[in-house]
Amino acid sequence: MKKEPEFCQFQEALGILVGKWKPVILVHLLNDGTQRFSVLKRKMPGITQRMLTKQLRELEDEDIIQRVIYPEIPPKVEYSITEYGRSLEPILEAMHEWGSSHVARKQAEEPGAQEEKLS
Amino acid sequence: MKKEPEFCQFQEALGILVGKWKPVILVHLLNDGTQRFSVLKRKMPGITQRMLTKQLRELEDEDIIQRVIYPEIPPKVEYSITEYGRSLEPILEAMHEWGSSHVARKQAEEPGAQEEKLS
DNA sequence: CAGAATCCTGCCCGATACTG
DNA sequence: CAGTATCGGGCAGGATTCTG
Repeated sequence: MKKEPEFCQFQEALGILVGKWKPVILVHLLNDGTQRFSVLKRKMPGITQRMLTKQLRELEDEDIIQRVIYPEIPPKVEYSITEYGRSLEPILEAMHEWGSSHVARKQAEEPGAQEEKLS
Repeated sequence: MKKEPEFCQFQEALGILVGKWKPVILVHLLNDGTQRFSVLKRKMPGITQRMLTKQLRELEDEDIIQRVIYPEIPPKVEYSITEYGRSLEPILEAMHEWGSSHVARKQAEEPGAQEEKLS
């Protein structure tokens, strides 16, 4: 039932984070707390409803976020991080930190910077 | 040139780790040090040469791993983690830790285990 | 041994249009 | 407002074959 003894645990975490918008969604929910669908959408220029809905559903299925429906007209739905979802914070933080220095590093070499490495 | 101020940094890290075999490759190289192509392949049942080659190249392009060719017959190529690649360790560690408890959690609910949580 | 070159497939994601 | 339904392109990833 498990193929490799210890290694595929990574894929568990990756499988949840992978998705073009999932990390961004999580960060918004972590930073700004409970939010409506439309608010989230507005914070993510470029995303479509279909995508936002889909990614939210997948995160909900994994019990990372919670979805609360208010039976009103017009409809109102609010999303929030679950306790369990918060446990992802260390990963997100590590990724953000690494990503930042990675970007800095790329900028240091890209700009036609063939300034000899005499240092 | 940058779309969202702070958020897409995640994608930088994700973009490098994503790939069905990349995390596994990295862990093998981190744990066992420099290794030949064939050895790596043997440690990853199910992977094809094409895939292994491809993922290795992508990691190499990002300067995460290093490739050393020995001009012999038969050919010999060794792969190792770069200094820069090591900076990914915190992320991998965080993912592994989270993944493990995630698996444990899933096993706790799946096996028809409605044994009340009296613990 | 360590690959390169092809071919093929699924599904991720996007664009668009329609509902209660 | 917060979705569903449908269509389609592109690319990750697998199987297979050929090489120095």
